[in-house]
Amino acid sequence: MSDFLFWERTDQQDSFQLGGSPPAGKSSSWLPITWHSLVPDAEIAFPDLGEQIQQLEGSAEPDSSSLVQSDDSTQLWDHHKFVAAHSYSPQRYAANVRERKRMLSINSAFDVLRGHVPTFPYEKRLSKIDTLRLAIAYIALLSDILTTGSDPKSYVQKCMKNGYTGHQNARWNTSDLTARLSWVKWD
DNA sequence: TAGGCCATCTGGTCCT
DNA sequence: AGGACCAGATGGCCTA
Repeated sequence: MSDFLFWERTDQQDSFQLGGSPPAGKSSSWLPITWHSLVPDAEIAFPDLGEQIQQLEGSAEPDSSSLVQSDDSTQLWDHHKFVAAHSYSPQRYAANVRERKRMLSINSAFDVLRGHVPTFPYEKRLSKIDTLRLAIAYIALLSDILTTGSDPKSYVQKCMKNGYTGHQNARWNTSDLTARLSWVKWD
């Protein structure tokens, strides 16, 4: 293992350099980050680190908006910057991986839920909080339809006309929901 | 440029 | 003990 793995710029907050020597001609503004400074009890090795990240990235299908938009060398670079920025214990790293996967499963559940709430055809992707609020209002409205035995289509039309009063305390309580429902094909 | 939304990391707590 | 869950902090991206 080399003496140090990263160089950090002292004049630019977010810049690191991989390797055993500072970038040419810029030595005055670069400081070495030693492996020991990242992992105090240095005999820790992560032979499967790259593999684990690859597995996670492969299974994760991350949102494209969260990906680093850059070429391969920059992505590799960002990976090392990511590693450099955090002092690791294997347990902490494993916990982070589990947490990321857990959040991904929650997000996929949100995607499923988004597919079940009424939206305008041209509407952009609902946020998580709006998805929850709309789902709550939608369930309440469907419940009203069931308990009153109303015809769904005419019930929605009535709500569009008179306002939906069955559900209190909801941000999506009236026209927001019923306007979306007006796009639903009931037949 | 501020605010909203989001992903990620992290430490604490609870559960098995 | 280890994993699941949670909430706070942080930083990036996007939009009005």
